[in-house]
Amino acid sequence: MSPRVASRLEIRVLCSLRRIIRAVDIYSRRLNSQVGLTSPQLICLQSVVRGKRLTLSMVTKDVSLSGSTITGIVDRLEAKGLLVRERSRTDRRKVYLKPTPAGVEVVKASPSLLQDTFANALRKLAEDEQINIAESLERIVALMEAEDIEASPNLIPPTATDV
Amino acid sequence: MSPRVASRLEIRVLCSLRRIIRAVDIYSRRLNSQVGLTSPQLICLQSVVRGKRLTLSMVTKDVSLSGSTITGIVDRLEAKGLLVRERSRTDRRKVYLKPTPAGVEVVKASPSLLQDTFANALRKLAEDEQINIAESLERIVALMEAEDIEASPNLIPPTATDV
DNA sequence: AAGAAATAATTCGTGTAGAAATAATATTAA
DNA sequence: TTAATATTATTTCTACACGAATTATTTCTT
Repeated sequence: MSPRVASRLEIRVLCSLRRIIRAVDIYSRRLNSQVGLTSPQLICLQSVVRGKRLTLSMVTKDVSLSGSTITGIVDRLEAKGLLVRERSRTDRRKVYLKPTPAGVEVVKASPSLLQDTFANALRKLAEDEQINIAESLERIVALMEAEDIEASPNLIPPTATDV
Repeated sequence: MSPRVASRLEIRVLCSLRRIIRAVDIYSRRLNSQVGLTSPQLICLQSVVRGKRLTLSMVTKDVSLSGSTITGIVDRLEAKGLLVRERSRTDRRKVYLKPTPAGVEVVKASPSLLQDTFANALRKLAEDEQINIAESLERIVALMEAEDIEASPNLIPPTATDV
C-alpha cells in the first residue's frame, strides 16, 4: 500500500530539488552577466572577506566545496583583481587568500545579492513556515550527509574566529 | 526586529540547499562509477523509456534541463548504446529518441537507484514530516520560478502514466 | 638526521549546465 | 512562389564540481 506512495513522494522531492538547483544556477548566470560575478565566486569572496586570514583549505571547509573547485574559483577571482594569493612564510604549503580593496568593496556593495531570489521567495511565506522549511532542509542535510560519511567534510558550522 | 533574523534564515536555507546539491552530486558520481551512469543520465533515460516516442525537446521539458545539456547527455547515452537518435521523416528538424533493449533493461534493473540517497533519508522521518517537506519544497519552487518566468519551462509536474 | 607519512595546493579528466550563435528545416506572410 | 519568421537540434564557450594523481612541503618515526 505504501511503497508506491513513498516512491512518489521521493520523486516529488527530488524533482523539486532539481528545479531549485536549476533556479539557483540560472540566477547565478544572470548575476554574472550583471555584476561580473557568479554565486560561487561571491560566496567564496564573502568567505575570504569575512574570515580575515583564511587559507584555501579553510575556505574549502567554510563553503562546503572541494579543493579543486575552490582553486578554480580563486583563479577567476584573482584574475578579476578581487583577491590575491599569498604563500605563507612559516608553512610554505599554505596559501593565504587576501581580498583586495576592490574585493572588499564588491562584497560590501552586494550585501545580499546572492540571497535575493530566495529572500524574495521566502519572504512571501508565513514566518512559521519559513522556520519549518529551514528545519526540514537541515534535517535532510543531516540525514544525507550521515549516510555517506566521507561526503561531509564539515558537520560543524563554520566558526569565524579570526583577527 | 526581524530583518536580521530573516536574513539568517535565508542563509540557513541556502546553505542547506548547497549541501543537498553537493550530496546529490557526490551520489551521482558514485552511481557513475558503480553502474556506469550518472543521475542526470539515468533521469533522461527513464524519461525516454517512459514516454514512448519523445523528441529531444520533449525530454528537455520533461526533465527541466536546457537543450544543450540534453544534447550532451544523449550523446553519452548513445555512446553507451542505451538509446538511438532517429530523425523524423515528416519533420526533419526533430530527433526522436528510442531506447535500445539494453536501455530498457538498465532502467528496469535500477528502479529507484537514483532516489536511494533520498529514499533512505526520507524514510527515517515521520510520514507527515515527509509530506511537509515535499510541500515546502514545492512552494519554494513555485515562488522561485514565478520570479523569473523564462526560467520555468514546465510548471506542470511530470505525469507518470506508464504500464 | 634520514626516510616515511601526512598535509596543502594544484593539475588533469569527465560530466553537468546554460547562453549565444549556428545550421537545417518548416511555417507563415506577401 | 518567394521571403521572412519559427522551430529544432547542435556547437561553442564559460564555469562549476568532484575524484584521482601530482608536487611541494612539513611532521613524525626510528
